[in-house]
Amino acid sequence: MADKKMVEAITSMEEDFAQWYTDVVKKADLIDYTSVKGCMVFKPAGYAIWELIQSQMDARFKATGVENVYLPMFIPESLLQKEKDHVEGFAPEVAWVTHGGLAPLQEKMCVRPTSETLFCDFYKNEVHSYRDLPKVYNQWCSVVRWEKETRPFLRSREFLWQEGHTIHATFEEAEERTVQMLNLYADFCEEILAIPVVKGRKTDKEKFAGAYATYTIEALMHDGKALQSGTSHNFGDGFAKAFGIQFTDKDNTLKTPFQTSWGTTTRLIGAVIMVHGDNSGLVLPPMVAPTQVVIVPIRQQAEGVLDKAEEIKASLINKGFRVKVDDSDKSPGWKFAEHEMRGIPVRIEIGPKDIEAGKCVVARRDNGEKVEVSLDELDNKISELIPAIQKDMLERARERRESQTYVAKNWEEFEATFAEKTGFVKAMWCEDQACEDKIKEKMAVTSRCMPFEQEQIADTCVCCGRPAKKMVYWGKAY
RNA sequence: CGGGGUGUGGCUCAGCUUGGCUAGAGCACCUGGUUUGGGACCAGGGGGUCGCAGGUUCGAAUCCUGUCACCCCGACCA
Repeated sequence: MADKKMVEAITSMEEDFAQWYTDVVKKADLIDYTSVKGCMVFKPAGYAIWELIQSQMDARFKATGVENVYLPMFIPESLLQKEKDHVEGFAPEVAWVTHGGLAPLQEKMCVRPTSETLFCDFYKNEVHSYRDLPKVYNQWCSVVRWEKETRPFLRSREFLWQEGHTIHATFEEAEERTVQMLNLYADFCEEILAIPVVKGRKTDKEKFAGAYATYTIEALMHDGKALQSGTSHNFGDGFAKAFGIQFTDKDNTLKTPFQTSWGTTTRLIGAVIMVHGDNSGLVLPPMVAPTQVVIVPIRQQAEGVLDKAEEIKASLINKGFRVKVDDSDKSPGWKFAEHEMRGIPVRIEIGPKDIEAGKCVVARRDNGEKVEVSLDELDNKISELIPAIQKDMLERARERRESQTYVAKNWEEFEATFAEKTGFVKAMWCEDQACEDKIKEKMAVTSRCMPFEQEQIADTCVCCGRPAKKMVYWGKAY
């Protein structure tokens, strides 16, 4: 069932992946478009996924000492201007507020595209002594970037995210936090979203505006395109210097602190769709499925059927699962297709015949498997099945990524691979941006990251033939 | 921003070339009934400033001018 098209309403991904994505987003009832381009309504089914991501990620943050705060959504122009690279990076896509009511503002303000400058302004007041450090803050909010091309979850003009901003006494401590958060993101993707990621560092060309170093987790979508799924930046002391943040250290000298920031967005929902989805629609990993088990009663008017369904539901909820009974007056076939489209991991079918025989049918969304289970063993069966689905989904995603990851030792192999494949290509690089530019121009692919786990594929740069310094993942990106 | 395309009930579209009767279909929705193990069926019903503004005409969804919006492909981006 995973690969068999059962729903006419969804375009198959082989035929047109972009249309498939749009169909799934709409048919799974995740969002609705609005009259503002690039801004979407998160419908209950979509927002509930974000809430599950949020609550589980937030718990992991807190376990590492993160505290949540909330800063304003407006940034005065003068504040945004303070760090040169930063403003250059974001200026083309900020939205401006020019009036308060009918009166023009003395100084226009932008709607935050990200909050580094506000945090710096805030830290300038907060940090005076080594005793004030570190600050490990995070905020859940939305930001605005006036994108020209928009797509649900992947690129919208307003998007929901979390942005962590920390400040430390030493470079080493900042670096440690940067890598710690990247690892947290990577673990989260694998354990909660069942998405395997490559961890690494961005090249200078691709790094964040104003950062000393940018780290990234890169995931591979079903169509072979890469999606940056989270980033973590070490700012060094660049922002602190630009904003004049200083503290008195133990040795009674004035020093400049070091900062980091790290973020993930609702784009993660896009990643879940494009990594796990199939031609019947969405496939949700149980850890982020708002409903994990749906019970579809057959001949629900018949004596005792709905009662039995409710009884099963109560028992499973008691075991800690998120369960619903679909007692709408649609036909069973309609319900099967509908819940598959919405990606609910497990479906239980129960009718008069089953009740008489003391059993029911349990169907998995991820692989389509359908088995009969005795009602006595149902709770145990579901308790085994939910984690098994989560594990199998990660395993399948990992296998697919491996099968779409290639190696190129020289330019000929590089060119030949991208000519016929879409995916990650591992190749060596001399660290000269000229080569990176040339590859982008000739191949229409970008450097995704320099993975932490380096391999010596060849001794020379895939582009220029000079001695290689880094192994890089290359690919087409969203 | 460059190239292409489309605007007609909630959705997908027909009608436009060659102006003319009450603007249509399918899906969705509502009511009643029969159904129910892979998107059921019958009967009845509601819903439209034809993107917007001008113009031509006895008469405009249809022709002309302008304008706005959205979609797709490129360049920039979480």
